[in-house]
Order: sequence, then C-alpha cells, then structure tokens
Amino acid sequence: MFSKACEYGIRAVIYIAQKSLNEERASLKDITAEIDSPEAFTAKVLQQLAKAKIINSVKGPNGGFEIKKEDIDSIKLSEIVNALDGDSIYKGCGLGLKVCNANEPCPVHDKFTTIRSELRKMLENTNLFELATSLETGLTYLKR
Amino acid sequence: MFSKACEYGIRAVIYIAQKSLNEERASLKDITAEIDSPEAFTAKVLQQLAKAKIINSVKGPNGGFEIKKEDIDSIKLSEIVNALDGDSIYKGCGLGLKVCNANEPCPVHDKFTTIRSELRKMLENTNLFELATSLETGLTYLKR
DNA sequence: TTTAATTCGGATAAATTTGTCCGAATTAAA
DNA sequence: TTTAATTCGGACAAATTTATCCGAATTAAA
Repeated sequence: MFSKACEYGIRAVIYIAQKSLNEERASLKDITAEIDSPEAFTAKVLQQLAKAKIINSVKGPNGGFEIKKEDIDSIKLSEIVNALDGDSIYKGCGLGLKVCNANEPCPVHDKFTTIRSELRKMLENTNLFELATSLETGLTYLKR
Repeated sequence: MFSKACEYGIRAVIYIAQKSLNEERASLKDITAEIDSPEAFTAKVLQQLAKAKIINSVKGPNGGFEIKKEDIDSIKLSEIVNALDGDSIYKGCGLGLKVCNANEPCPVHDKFTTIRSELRKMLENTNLFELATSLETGLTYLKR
C-alpha cells in the first residue's frame, strides 16, 4: 500500500512526535534503533520530511529531529504520505489507465473510488497526536 | 495499490471474459492491442493466470486465451489479485511491521484494518461477469 | 580553537519490478 | 507433411526502489 520509504517515514515521525511531546529531540541513531529501520535510508527519508517542513532538523552535537509541540495535533497522516508517496494513492486509476473518470471509467472505477475516498478520509482525519500518545502509553508498537 | 502485472492482468482477464461471452478466443496480440499493454510482459502475466487456472490457454493457430462461459460469474476480482500480487494487501502491517495484530498493534492498526477489510470485501464481491458486461455495453473502458 | 556529534548530499550498489528477445513446443490448416 | 500461428519458457535488459558509503557542513561543548 505504501512504499518502504513511507512506512519508515510514518514510523519515524510518530516516534519523533512522542519524543517531542516529552521535550526531547530524536537523533537518527535513536530513531532507527527505535523503529528498526536501515539507518542511511531512513536519513534520506527524514531529509525529505524536513524539506516538506513536517519535521525540523538540528545539526551538531545534541542535534536531531523534532516537531513543535503545538503542531503535533494538527499534522495529519495524509501530509506525511503525501510528502513521501505523492497523491497517486487517491488519484490515478486502479487499473493504471491514464484517463479514468466518471465520464470514461475503467470497469472498477466506482468501486475503487469508494475505497479510496475512505482511505483519504482516514488519512486526513488521523493526526499525529493520537498516534504518538498511543505509543507513549504502551498501547501500540513501532517495531517487531 | 496493485503492481503493474496485476493491473495488466485484471484488464486482460476482463477483456478475455468479454470475448468468451461472445464465444471467441482472445490472442495475446488481440489482448495487448485492446488493453494497451506491453506484449511480452503481458504474456508472462497471462501464463501466471493460466497456471492459476483462472484462464485457459490454447496453443497453435487460432489459439489464444479463454474462460469457460459458465465460470465467468463465479470468478472474483480477489482471485485475480491473489494470483498475481498475493495476499499482502489484506494481510501484512500497513507500516511494514512483521508482527502486528490486535494484541500488539502498530499505531495505525485499527484504522487500516477497517479500510483493508472493505477492500477485501469489495474484491471478493466483484465478479468478472459484471465487469465484462459493463465493457460490452460500452459503459467502461480498458485503455486510455 | 579544537574536537566530536550530528545532519546533509552526492555517488554508488543491491534488489525488485517491469519489460524485451528469441528459440522451443504445440497445433490447426494448407 | 509442411507451414504458419500461436503459447511457453528461459535468458537478458532497463527502470525503479531500496539500501549503503563516505566526505562535507554545521554546531555544541571541551
């Protein structure tokens, strides 16, 4: 459903959010240990997210990644997915046609439109705060 | 959402079904012209589908691919997807964790479970007959 | 001012997916 | 029986995604 980059990205951002809620920065090493992902590859993903202004990066000793506390509940899952995988999940034909809309639909157009719209809603309605706190309280996990 | 192989596969099978409903076989050339897909690659996909017994292949002059008429309304989209992309769309964690279930969920587990179950239902409830007839009546398209 | 911890960015490599080529096998029809 | 139309299957090639390496830049602290 998502690319590996996006999977790592979402996991990383959730972890960074959790740390940020506790007034702490997360370093790359810290992150990759906590979400069990390849270090160099994850670094690229974090760079992308920093460029997209979803996370903030700080260089130098004691540096790392962080998210402003007050932003955490306004950042939606959809923004992260969008920054890493683009909008092809929502748009684009399920069967790969270049043109596919209500006027000239592919045979599964309507059925896919329904599912995708639900997916879009879900991603747009899920914010980082709830994900980070479920992690903080030990209800959910980022590795295994 | 689906691999290219799966996209071509679904399109091809719908076309083959349409032809089969009209008592005609579809040759590889015929198919790739009609669904606008790369010939050699599509051939591999069709081989996979033939091995999975979803379509029947006939060699020699006037050969091609066909589906028994009486099977067309019992073949579900899910079978095609399963044969080509496996079951990772339904199973498997949305964030790529090896272990992720109700007991040890990832932070998006519940939200994804809902979406995926809808997707599964949709694929399991969509049969080839309806897709092929919507094509036959000119309501839907397989290329562009 | 030096050192060391960190992110940044470019080059490269490995793995996977997508795609091509071509000869072999099959089989209907001339 | 020969020919030609077709699928089959293996080897290969290209493109994309995933992953690694390493030096440069930044910066806090010794």
